[in-house]
Amino acid sequence: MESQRQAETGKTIQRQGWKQDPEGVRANILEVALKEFADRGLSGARMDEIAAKTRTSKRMIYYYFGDKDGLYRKVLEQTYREVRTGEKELMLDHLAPKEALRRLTEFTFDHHSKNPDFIRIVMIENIHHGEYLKHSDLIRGLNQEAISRIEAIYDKGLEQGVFRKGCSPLAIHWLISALSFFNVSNKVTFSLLFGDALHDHDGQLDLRSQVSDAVLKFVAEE
Amino acid sequence: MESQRQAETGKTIQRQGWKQDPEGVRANILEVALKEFADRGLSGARMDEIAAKTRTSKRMIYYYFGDKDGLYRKVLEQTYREVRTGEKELMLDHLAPKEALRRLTEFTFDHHSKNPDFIRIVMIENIHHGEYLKHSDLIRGLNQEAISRIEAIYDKGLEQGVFRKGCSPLAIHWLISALSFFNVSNKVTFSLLFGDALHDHDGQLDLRSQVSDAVLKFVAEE
DNA sequence: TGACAATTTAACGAAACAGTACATAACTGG
DNA sequence: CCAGTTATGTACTGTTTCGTTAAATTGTCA
Repeated sequence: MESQRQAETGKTIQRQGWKQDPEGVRANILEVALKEFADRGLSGARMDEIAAKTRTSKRMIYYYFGDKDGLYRKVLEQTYREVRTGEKELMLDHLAPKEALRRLTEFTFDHHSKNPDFIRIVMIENIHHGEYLKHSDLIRGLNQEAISRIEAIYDKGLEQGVFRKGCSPLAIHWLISALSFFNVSNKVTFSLLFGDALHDHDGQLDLRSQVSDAVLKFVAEE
Repeated sequence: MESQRQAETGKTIQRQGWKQDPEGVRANILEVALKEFADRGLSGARMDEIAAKTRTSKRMIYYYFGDKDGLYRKVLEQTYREVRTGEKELMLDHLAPKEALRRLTEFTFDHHSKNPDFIRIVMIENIHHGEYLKHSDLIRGLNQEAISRIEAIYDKGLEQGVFRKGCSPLAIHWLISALSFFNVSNKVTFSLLFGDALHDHDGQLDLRSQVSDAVLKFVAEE
């Protein structure tokens, strides 16, 4: 427990003792806290447990984050930020509208699937009535991008006559989110009640394509 | 605090002191506990708070339910049972397949919307990895009905050539559930991030019809 | 080199919380 | 109407858990 610091200083200087690394310590705490909150919920997570799993001590959590709520707040912001930045890689401009929408849907489906911790934090935030998200200015605005991206695709599809009139980009986004989100958030209970035909490996591949079918059929002309 | 019992005995006999009412007490505890768990989560709910809101005392909760987990377990079962029984009223057999499916979807959408406590309990159960649902035999089986109901509609639609081949009743159920569930479960965060255009009164009416459109278009032939 | 920032350790305090001991009142069957 | 059982209330206990204290140690930078 006290030797790991030695082992980890793979940097240039090898003095005895430890290296100051405030950002690293912060990041490490956030990472551990995210896992712990995601796993147990806000009220369920234990500060001592979080502390024990960091490379540092409980004292430092309070040093950097004040209290449990403060830590959770930062975890929430960090998680939203990471997930949203992960979404930007997508290049859809050069694709035909239908193809772009299918690509976006499948990407979102996979993305949510690969970030269960994010999903669970959002679930937890909903359980807590969005109390913490409410007081975080930072997060709003970042999300309008998602809508604009869809709007661009949708408008192009309208022009080309492949999408029907009367859909709102917001509703399309809602539809994609709902299906991608629910797939992760309710995996456990759904599998328990109805079997895991939709959630084993093949089932997920199939479900993903059905989800984008559903989205495409929803906006398609005729 | 000690006079309320007098005030509440509006029954036939007016003896001094209190009246025994084990079933009433149990039911009252469950009702209060459901609200409290739904509102605060399993770890977030406080036994003292639950006790204070019942017409009885903390002692009785432990007397009837053993411990906090036991109470939660009963709340979970009770909630599932109530919600499922509420779903049986629906008479779809005499309707045309498309109409039946639309009716079922809109019913589910409304039903979830009117039972946010149930939704929240399911969310909580998912947060806790389905630990309690896993150990409840009672609940499984009741839910196969939902699938059969859809299967009946779908098969009829296939015969009549109004539905396409290759859909599974399970997937259709998943689709309806996902949209109806997400609408309630993520109301808070979605509204915060994207505004409440979909969640005010008119928005919900519109969304409901869009949701059933999406479901119908998903299974429709052509 | 000296001041300040980062970090460790270990123990402690106080409040919140789940769960219990004990007494007693109401019912029920004989 | 009495004895045994069920139901209930009050007050309490022991533990968990958040958060703090205090003092020492090491790094950083001007």
